[in-house]
Amino acid sequence: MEASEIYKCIADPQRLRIINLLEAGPLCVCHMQEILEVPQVKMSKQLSSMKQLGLLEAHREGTWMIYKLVDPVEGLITANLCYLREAACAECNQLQRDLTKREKLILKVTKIENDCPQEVCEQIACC
Amino acid sequence: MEASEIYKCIADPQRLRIINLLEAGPLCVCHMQEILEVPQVKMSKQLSSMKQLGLLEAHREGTWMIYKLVDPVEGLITANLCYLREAACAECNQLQRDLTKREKLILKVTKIENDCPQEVCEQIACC
DNA sequence: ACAGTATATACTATAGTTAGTATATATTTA
DNA sequence: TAAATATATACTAACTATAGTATATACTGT
Repeated sequence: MEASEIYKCIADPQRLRIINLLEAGPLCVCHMQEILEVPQVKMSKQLSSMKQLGLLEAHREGTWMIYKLVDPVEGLITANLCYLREAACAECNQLQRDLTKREKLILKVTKIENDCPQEVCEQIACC
Repeated sequence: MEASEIYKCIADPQRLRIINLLEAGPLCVCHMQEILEVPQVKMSKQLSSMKQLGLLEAHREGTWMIYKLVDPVEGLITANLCYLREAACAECNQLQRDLTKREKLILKVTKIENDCPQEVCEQIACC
């Protein structure tokens, strides 16, 4: 995979937000949807295109699809996220807020039985 | 300027090559054209769109237009070039070769009287 | 088997991007 | 002022990407 494909992907703010979330740990579609406040179709299409590109992997857990980030151009995504999470542009702030929202959502769903995929729960060692 | 605009720009391999060259120092259009082996229209259009975006600045010196890189999202471009110049993908190798080609071209044109804009020459303190 | 939840796909309309050809402008030199 | 060089712009055709609506699939629990 070439660097330009990574850049093309993160050139879309929405996709960048997805990458940012998944870099923090795997998530299922509906939770990403809830954090990003985006229609289901859009989310699903973006995820599937990123998966086809080789940026994401997915597996099923019941009715949930759990997506996680792979790192095909080693370190390039991480390096950029690392930069953006510290930086001060509007998009950067959004990424920071998304991570906070993610924390809160995970805490919430892990409290309700069967409202959270195993793999997501494990991230905060709760179920 | 937002990060995604930078990414959209460098998502095009050709534009990335331009950025890579200009990061090493200002250049005129015809020399970039010679290094990248690209038709004049294409080069000119890409440069003008990047200039309009705020990524490049230009000034005239005789018939030459000298372009240089500005760094609107501080450090983001540099950080990525820094990564890419060390990395091993096909595009990355290209960037490395372009830099070598640039060195050679500058050495060549600075030897011939009036074949090199002042600002370019000064980079290697020759004229 | 049926209803409910989560996710994916097909299809279409529309918008945005890129490449090419021709032409225009700006500057220098003769 | 005309020719030469360097660069930019207008216009068009072709391609690519995106969003929306509707529909399909996969799985779970009853």
